[in-house]
This record gives sequence, C-alpha cells and structure tokens, in this order.
Amino acid sequence: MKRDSRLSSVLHALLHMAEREGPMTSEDLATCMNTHPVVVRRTMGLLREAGLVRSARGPQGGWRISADLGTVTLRQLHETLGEPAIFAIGNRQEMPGCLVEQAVNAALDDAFAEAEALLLHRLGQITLADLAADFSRRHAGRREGKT
Amino acid sequence: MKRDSRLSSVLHALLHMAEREGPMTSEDLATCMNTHPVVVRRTMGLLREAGLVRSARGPQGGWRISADLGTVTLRQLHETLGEPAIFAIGNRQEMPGCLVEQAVNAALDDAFAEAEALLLHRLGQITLADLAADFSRRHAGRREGKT
DNA sequence: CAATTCGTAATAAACGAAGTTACATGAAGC
DNA sequence: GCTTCATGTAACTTCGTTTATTACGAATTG
Repeated sequence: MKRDSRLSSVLHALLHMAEREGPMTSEDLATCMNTHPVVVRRTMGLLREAGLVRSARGPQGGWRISADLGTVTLRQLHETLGEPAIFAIGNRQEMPGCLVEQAVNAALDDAFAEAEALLLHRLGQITLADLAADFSRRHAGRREGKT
Repeated sequence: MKRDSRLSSVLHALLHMAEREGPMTSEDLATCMNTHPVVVRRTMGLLREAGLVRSARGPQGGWRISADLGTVTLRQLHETLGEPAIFAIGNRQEMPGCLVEQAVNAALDDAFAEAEALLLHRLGQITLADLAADFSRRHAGRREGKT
C-alpha cells in the first residue's frame, strides 16, 4: 500500500531548515529529500497557512521557520497536514444496515480508536526541539565513531 | 489511501456462517457482503490454509467454520491474512543515510510501534465468540425496539 | 454426464499519493 | 523597466495497491 509520508517529509525539511541560517529554497529542500520542488511547495504551503513557516519569493527567497521548535509537536504537524487517515485497515462499509457488520465495525472501531488515541498522544509529546536534539546526539556520535 | 478491508470482510463472513446450520457458498457470502464470489474464495482461502474454515466443492458444497469461535481472536485473523500493513502513514525512506532523517524515522517508528503493539494486543483479546455475543445483543435490542 | 461449486491465474478497474509540466505572480537588482 | 530568481497553483501523469471481473480448470453430487 502506498503510505502517506508527508509527516516524515515535513519533519525532515523543518530540521534541515533549523540547521541553517538563511532560508532554503524549494529546490534545496527537494534535493535533500529526493523529491520535486513542487511537492515541497504543496506540502510546506500547508505549514505556511498554519503560521509555522514563512516563504518569500524572488532572489534570496525561500522557506524559513517562524515558530519555536520547542512548541511545535508532531501531532500539531499531523493536524496541519489535514489529519490524514492513520490506518491502512478499515471497515468494508462505514454505515452498514446489517447487524452482523455493525457488531464487527463496533469492535474494530473501538480497537482502532484506542490505538489512534495513543498514537496521537505520543505525537503530542514530541516537539521539533526533541528531534533536533536527537539529531545532534547522532551527529556527535558519528563524529566520535569516525575519529 | 485505499484501505484493506479484508479483516472486516472475513469477520462479517464468519459471523454469518456461525449463524447458519449448513455451509454457505461463495455466492451466498458475496451477496450478503456486496462483493464478488471470487474475492470471497481468495480471502477465505487464506483462512482455510490456517484451518479456520473448510470448503467443499460441488452441490451442497460451500464454506463452514471448523474452529471454535471462542478461541479465534481478531489478531489471529489479522495474522492469517498475512499481517497487512496497519498504518497508512510512514517514513519517506526506510533506510536513510541522512542523519536528520534517521532521527525523524526513529521518533516516528517508536510512536507507531507503540500504537501497533496496543492495537494487536486489543485484537488479541477479542474472539469471534465475543462478536457473536455482541451481535445477539444487538439483535435482541432491535426486536425489542420494534415491539 | 450434467449441474454445482470451489481453485486460481490473469486482467481490468478504481483509487490515492507522489511526481511532473506549465504557466502565473511577485521580489531583487541592475 | 527588464531580467532573473523563486514561490503559487492548477492540471495532468505515473505508480502502487486493493478490489472486481473474466475465464477456465478440477472435484463432487445425483
């Protein structure tokens, strides 16, 4: 199944932007993420609407973060992306008349709702700053390993 | 994204079969599930391999349950279906060289793994007998409402 | 041997995410 | 103002996955 990887994408983009002084162009971001600049604009556009990043046209233009890394959670980003469906498994029919199917749906919906709640809770606990810190650790670790 | 609804499908089928004395043909099942008999055979075939149902060809043939409803869990069925991907959201690249992406993946993988564990645990607690009981409750409730 | 029913391969249809093309808009700098 | 750089966006294409369909084979019953 084709999975939505936009959350992963924007995180990658935001952390790269956080590492930089100036703005990054869609082209820059697309290169470091192996994708297409238009895809970057499309996705980052959603973050712009939410006030998380700003974009500027023309020379010296590009994207830059306009939010505090410590206050932006992964859950918030998920919501900003339009809360795409989390599960690749679902009910055959959403509003069945069949009582059998209603019983099946109820059981599955319950289980999935619980898992979703846990996931969103966890995503709500992780900030961009946390990821940046983890990146720094990995970076230091690699340098050490190389020495 | 297109969601895999086979778990929902087989549950629906199994409960209908449990309600019946004799075997049900692929045609019967397809009719009550609004799908195609070949799809039924394909999916039920996996359950047959796992010994959960039996099929017979020819007249008076069809499908019947060959397992105890109380011992078959939804998790087991999920596994029987080949453990299809649970999440519709994923990492852009599974084995990235980029340290930024590694940090992103690690965080997301963690959260998703936790949610998956919870979901599988829940599915492991629900048996076909539970669903059948819930169906009976709904059935009784509806009759009452109608009287 | 005819009717029924499963078994299965091969193919098509439907759908959604990501990629691509094309062109418009706006900003910087000469 | 004109050129260049860069975003904004709509339209279309490509790709992968799930489900549906067709076609034919094999087994069982009567």
